[in-house]
Amino acid sequence: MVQNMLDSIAKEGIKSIYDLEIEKIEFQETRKDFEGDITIVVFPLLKFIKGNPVQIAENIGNYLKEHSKIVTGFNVVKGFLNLVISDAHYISYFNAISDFNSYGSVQEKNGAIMVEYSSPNTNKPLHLGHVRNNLLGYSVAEILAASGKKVYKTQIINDRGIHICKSMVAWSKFGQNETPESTGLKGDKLVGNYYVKFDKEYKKEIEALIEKGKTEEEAKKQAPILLEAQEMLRNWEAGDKETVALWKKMNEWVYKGFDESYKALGVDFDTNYYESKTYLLGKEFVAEGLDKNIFYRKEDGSVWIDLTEEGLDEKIVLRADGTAVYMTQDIGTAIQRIKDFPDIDGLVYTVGNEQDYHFKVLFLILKKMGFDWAQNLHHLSYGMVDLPEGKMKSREGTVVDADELMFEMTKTAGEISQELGKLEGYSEEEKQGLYNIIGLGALKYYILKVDPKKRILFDPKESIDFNGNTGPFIQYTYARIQSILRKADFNTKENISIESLHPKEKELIKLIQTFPDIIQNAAENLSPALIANYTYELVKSYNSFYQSVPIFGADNNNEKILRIQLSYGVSSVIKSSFKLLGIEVPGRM
RNA sequence: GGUCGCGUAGCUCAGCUGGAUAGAGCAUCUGCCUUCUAAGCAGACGGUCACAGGUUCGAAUCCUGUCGCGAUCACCA
Repeated sequence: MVQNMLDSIAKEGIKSIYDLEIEKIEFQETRKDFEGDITIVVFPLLKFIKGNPVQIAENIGNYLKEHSKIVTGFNVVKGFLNLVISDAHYISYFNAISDFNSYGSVQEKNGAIMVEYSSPNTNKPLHLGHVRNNLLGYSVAEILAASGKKVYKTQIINDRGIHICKSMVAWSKFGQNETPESTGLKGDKLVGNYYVKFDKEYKKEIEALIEKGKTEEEAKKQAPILLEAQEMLRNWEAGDKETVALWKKMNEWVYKGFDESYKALGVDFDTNYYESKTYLLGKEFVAEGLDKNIFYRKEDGSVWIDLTEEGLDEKIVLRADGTAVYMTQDIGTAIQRIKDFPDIDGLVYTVGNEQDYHFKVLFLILKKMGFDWAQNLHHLSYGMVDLPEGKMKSREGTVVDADELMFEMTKTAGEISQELGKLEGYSEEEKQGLYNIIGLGALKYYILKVDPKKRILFDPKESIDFNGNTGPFIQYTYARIQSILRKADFNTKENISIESLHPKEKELIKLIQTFPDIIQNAAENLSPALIANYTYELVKSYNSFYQSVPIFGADNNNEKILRIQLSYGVSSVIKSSFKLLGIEVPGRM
């Protein structure tokens, strides 16, 4: 804002003083230790203007002070021209914000994009890794929407394959017709238990075979229970009625369980894709690509693409027997999605970084196939969530279960709240709702504040913090402001007639002013962490203001109104940015 | 081994599209609740930005190499 206003005037100034056209002037925020609000870095100009940087800075400073209404003073430190911007500018900026509820986000939509996330397997419950995936994907979808895109949220459900058959076999053999109803277990948990059960039996059988003299490799291939699972997969693919019925029944259990978890997490989808329906897709495009010589056929009949020129390998896109591989499917699904939603011009895939290579190849193939939307494909790649003991493994039951984790967080939030005892007048139900908001806020913020690229080491024994740079810290500030607003009985539209600002007030308006840019930046980088860190900065700044500046005890009424409105503005921005993170915000806590 | 990513305070992380004296939180220590919610505020302590070169007026940031950690290199998904 300020930068835009000064840019052209500064250029004019340089033109009039030095008779030079400068393309770019470098601005940055003035560091806290110096006086001023925005700084022009003079060093880069030395290439064009010969002379002493301090002198040049003085000249530009003087010109700006004379010709710009908003510059009231300046100082020069080395090659840094620190400009002081008038309080009036910030006041009028703040006054001009008409609706804080929508402030920062772009309303009119320009282009559409599809965001894929979650994409679970239907043989086991969601764990902490899925939680990171879901939170990231959901948040990025929200951020893209706020940045002015129409967004479709989707997932591809991995509902077929050998892993599902493993759960099905184990349930058939050992399940004794157990159901979620009969056991009281969530459907995904029940099915997951049989996945673990399968693995145990499988291992037992391998050992037995080895004792009988088989090598380990042979035993792994010949274990009867594995053969059963493989047969079941063949039956499924052949459309065997009984197998398909069992598959449907168990998947339904899982979906119901997932729905509960998604609801608890606060994420949702506009449309679902099922792998059982997409796994045959893509073959016709491979045929097309063969005609265009993008792909080539080996003697055995398998189809490949040669990406060695791009510095990658050769990659198979169709098996020798003509069946689809993972890549075939993804090619087909991408194209299908563009067909289903013709307005979208790009896709975002939220998938762990172990698939970096896969997506690099996929995007390259689609580009080679000549789709214009292939320019706009993004892999939102994120690091694994590891436990101190290493990787989480569903088969071995060493996972942090999503439902359990959410439950624990809510419980901890409840314990802390009760200790603090600030909730008199709240019903038990209201309290539970609040604990949930706080507990989930802590969990979501903990995960989202970290750069997606980095892996997270999660130690279940060290519980997630509720103090410092955390979700509850920010929620607390919001709740405090709500308390002020309840007492204040004010009008959000009333303009403020005041001449000067307290430094803390100015700081807050400056931060509010950057919010729209932060959203755009987060959208470009697909990074919720940028939103989280911004919110933290804002809240810290507000808390400092809150501590050092009286609101109801202000010197005069105008000051008081300003401070209340400023509080309202800050709380609205907190609410908006937390909404982008998928975190709720409480009225009290 | 090839490729990709990461390495910043005791711990968890910002900063990375080059700019001023590298910032937070946790932990440890010191103050602040008869003024708006102390899940808070103010302060102290804590750094060879993995290491070595290079580019630049200027490097945590860009380039090269080395080391460490992780991922990946399947007619699995």
